[in-house]
Amino acid sequence: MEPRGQRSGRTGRPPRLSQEAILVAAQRILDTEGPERLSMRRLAREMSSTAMALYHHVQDKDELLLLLLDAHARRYPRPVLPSDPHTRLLASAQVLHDLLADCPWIAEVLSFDDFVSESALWIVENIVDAAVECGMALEDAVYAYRVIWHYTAGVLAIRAGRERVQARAERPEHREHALEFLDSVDFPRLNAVGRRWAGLTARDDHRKGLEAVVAGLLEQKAGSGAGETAAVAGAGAEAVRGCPCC
Amino acid sequence: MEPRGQRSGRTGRPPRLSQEAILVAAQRILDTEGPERLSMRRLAREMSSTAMALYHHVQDKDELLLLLLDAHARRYPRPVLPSDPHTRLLASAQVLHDLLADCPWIAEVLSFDDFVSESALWIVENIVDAAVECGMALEDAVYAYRVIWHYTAGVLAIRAGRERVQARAERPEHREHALEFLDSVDFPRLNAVGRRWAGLTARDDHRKGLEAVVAGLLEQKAGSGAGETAAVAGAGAEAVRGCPCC
DNA sequence: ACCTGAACACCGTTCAAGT
DNA sequence: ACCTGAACACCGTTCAAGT
Repeated sequence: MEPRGQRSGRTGRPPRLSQEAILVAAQRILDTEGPERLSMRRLAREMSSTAMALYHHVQDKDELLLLLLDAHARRYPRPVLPSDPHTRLLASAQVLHDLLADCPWIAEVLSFDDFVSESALWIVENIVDAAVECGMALEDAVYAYRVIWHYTAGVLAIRAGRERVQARAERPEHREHALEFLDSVDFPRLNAVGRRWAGLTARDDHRKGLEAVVAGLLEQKAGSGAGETAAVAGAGAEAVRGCPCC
Repeated sequence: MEPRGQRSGRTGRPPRLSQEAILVAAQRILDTEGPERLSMRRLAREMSSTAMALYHHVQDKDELLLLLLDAHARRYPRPVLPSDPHTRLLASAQVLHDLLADCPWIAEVLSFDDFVSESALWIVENIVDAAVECGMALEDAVYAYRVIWHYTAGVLAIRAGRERVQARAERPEHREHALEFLDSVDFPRLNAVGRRWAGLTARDDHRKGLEAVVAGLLEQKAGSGAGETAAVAGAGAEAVRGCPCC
């Protein structure tokens, strides 16, 4: 909890490094050279120190990444969220995405925990709360949060994966080949899609899907009377539930 | 496309290694020692060869992982899918998940492409086709696939992340601490959830969320008349769309 | 208490040489 | 054509020693 840098006893040599300074230097490497270049050794070099000195201020690399995430979340401006529950559910889920979208190294740290980071817990609280105010039971609201989190994590992980590949090899022919390949394959729907697939790889993928996910979650809560969900556990033979309000 | 192992010219030394054999050995390491132990050097040792010999049969480690995924998809039994479009949409999305759930190393290879792997394209085709038969425009159907894929990827990535942490450190106190922490924090909803959070981390997370996602996607298509989605691009101030059929 | 240097046990990949 | 050995440029982390 309390950074080891600031002690009160003032014995021994004064520290040259501090967790604060380490996080700043790490963030600088992240920004200028990308997440794949951030290593304990590289970071130590950045600070004109040795890799081992870092271990006096962070437990290991994983903790470093977690601290980095937490610091980012702490810096992130807390927006005023709408009061209408449905809109707030959407808006807070969007904030979750936007906050994490700035952390391309997030994929390396995905789900040490289900709640992203202590400094981002207010977002989780908002999502769960909004879901409850939308009429969901607390358990369902928590589940809704997790579905939203999974969707968001998927968007982020795939985006990070793509950026990783693009960063390492500057070859757009890769993508070219992939699209020509879609034409050559023997699946009518995919052939029809063909090159149009490329246009769909926009950076703001996330939003429309999020709306659908939220809408589906809200619809589901309306149709959950008895233990229906238990009945639809099989892979391919469950009934189609109609719209619950007609 | 064609494996380099089988040539026709029969010149030079007969090959000791083959792509086939490499994939088998790699899969063995994956199964017995886990994905974090699969390295080119470890694999070479498994085959009583050198790391460099492998590079005559695969381009690099990424290609190896992709080939592994493809081989798995090829082996995977092709289930009979229901004919009802909604049910088929759900069932084929479930197959996508189930197929990939067996590949814990999938997170390392996430989204080299948007379509998972050539041998799994029939699943993508089925999802898109079912979505179209549900009444969606082709573009929307492709987008629906991508939302489903993102959700699925998130579930898998987070599951992989958790397994990675658990494998490396056999300390359940980590999770214990995380849950006590939920009690101590100052967010009413999260306090109320408290320890019940743990019960939600089941392996079959995926299903109920998938149903919600699919329901939401189908609902969205019903409500997409003009360019409504463009209007709701802002972060927190869009209108709540009512149920489209009432 | 804080930091260093050397070492351990690894990585993926390139390159020149062998058969 | 297929494979080897040595080398390059890295990793995260431990441990004993220094100030």
